[in-house]
Amino acid sequence: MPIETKRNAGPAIHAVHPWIPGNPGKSRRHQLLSEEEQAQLAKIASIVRFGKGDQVYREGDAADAVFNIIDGVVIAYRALADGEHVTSFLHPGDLFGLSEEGRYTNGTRAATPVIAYKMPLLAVRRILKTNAGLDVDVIVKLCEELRGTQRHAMLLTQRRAATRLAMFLDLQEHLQTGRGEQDSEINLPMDRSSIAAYLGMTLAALGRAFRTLTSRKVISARDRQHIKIVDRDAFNRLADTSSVEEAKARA
Amino acid sequence: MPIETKRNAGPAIHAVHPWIPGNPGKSRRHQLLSEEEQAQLAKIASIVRFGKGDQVYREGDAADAVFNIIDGVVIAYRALADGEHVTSFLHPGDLFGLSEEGRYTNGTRAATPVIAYKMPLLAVRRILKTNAGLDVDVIVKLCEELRGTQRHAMLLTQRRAATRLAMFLDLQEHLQTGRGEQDSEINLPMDRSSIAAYLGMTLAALGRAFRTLTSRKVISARDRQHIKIVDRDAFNRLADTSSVEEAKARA
DNA sequence: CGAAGTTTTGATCAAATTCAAGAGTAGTGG
DNA sequence: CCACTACTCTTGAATTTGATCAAAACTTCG
Repeated sequence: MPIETKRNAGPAIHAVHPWIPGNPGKSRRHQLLSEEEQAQLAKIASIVRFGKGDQVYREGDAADAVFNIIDGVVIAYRALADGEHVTSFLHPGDLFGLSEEGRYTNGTRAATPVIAYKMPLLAVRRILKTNAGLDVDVIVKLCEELRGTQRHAMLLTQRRAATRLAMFLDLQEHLQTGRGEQDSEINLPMDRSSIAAYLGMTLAALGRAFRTLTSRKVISARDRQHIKIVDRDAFNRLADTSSVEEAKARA
Repeated sequence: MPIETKRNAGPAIHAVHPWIPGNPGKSRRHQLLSEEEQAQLAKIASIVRFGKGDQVYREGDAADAVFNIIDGVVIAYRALADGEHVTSFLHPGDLFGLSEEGRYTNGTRAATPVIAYKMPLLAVRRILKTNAGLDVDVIVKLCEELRGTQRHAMLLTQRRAATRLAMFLDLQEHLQTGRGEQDSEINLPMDRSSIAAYLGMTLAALGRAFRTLTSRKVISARDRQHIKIVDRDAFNRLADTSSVEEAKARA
């Protein structure tokens, strides 16, 4: 269920502010842009729609626009010789097409029906120059993206497929609660092969991992898209990425 | 052999500019800061030295300073329950301690003797507010860091140890040429266990990967730190991360 | 020179990949 | 609305590859 707040107010960048230390774990994402900034961006933004599976742009295309998701999920990927590698799943409030002027360094396609703002890059840059506060917001968003990518790399170092899957589900759950969706189920709008490509494993291994977690009664699946964590302790034992330092702090 | 240009001019941020499309692959890193910016930062910076293996800061420490490497290599890592995970190797011209105000989210230690600028965070932020051009430089640097982390994630999806190692060596070589070092050998200033932690494999597996590449005459090692690529074709076949799109473009 | 630490090598074991086939889903048109 | 088809997903058996445990070679440094 998408959040519909200020749908027509203009682009909205959602992120956890990294410079204001909050109680760890309880960090809530919020809108970074001021109303004026939103209004300014709204002037140059147009709303675009994509059907499930549609390409937003291809890797290597001339990068002439930035996108900001209103609703839906977008998959960022690179097509390599050994198959497709998914770099991230983008959600409402996310910005993409930004960090790669000149040419897009990865492709993007809609995992679900998507509604997004499309902003011409030149116009965005002009506004960035004028508006001093905006680039701070961009920095904040980049930091969040960076943390996400580091987390992804961390996940990929795990050997066991069940662990990777648990870490992925944990990540999705955190993203959901961060977005304010108080749902007891984890939503997986993307298809299995995209998840497998993100987790760096085969479709077969992912299927087995789901089966393992389900048969061990760690999770239960209402259908392919809706997962519930049944045994939270067992789940945390698998997914726990907390550092030694954090573990000490808890003790 | 460190680059000694403007050693006393003040902090220097080196990066490939992502907004100016150049001939791909030939991208050269350059200094982002203007002379005034350097001078301003120099006023608040102090020079610090670390011996090999010294901690620069620990994960969880209060983040009160930003560092800019003049010479040497720094290892950024997280200590997890299942061992140490190396997130990146930082080189001269790199900035670190930045994206994590409040508390440092990872630890850092010197892989080699290190000379660096240390800048109090508060002072840096004050300068950032005054100087509009600076935060653009920070954005550029963050984009570079992001690309590096994505590349790391890509590397980690590879299953074969020899492939991961080849991709790592390829990366190191590119970084070296980007820095302007026209050396036919690849330099590996960090120790084996850090490389293994970065590649997400055991020391044993890394050793075997080196042996495999050496015995297949793909690489040769003068000593543990100096590697030469003997069979470039075989090497590229292993390390090639180019996308399908790029491959098409070449053909 | 010796001792502690680091790196390489070896044998066994566990887990994911591959290849292949079988179930389940969704979308289309009669 | 059902049946057909194409596609996605799950499951199974054999193979490959790295992890693990353990010991030997090599370095570094006092």
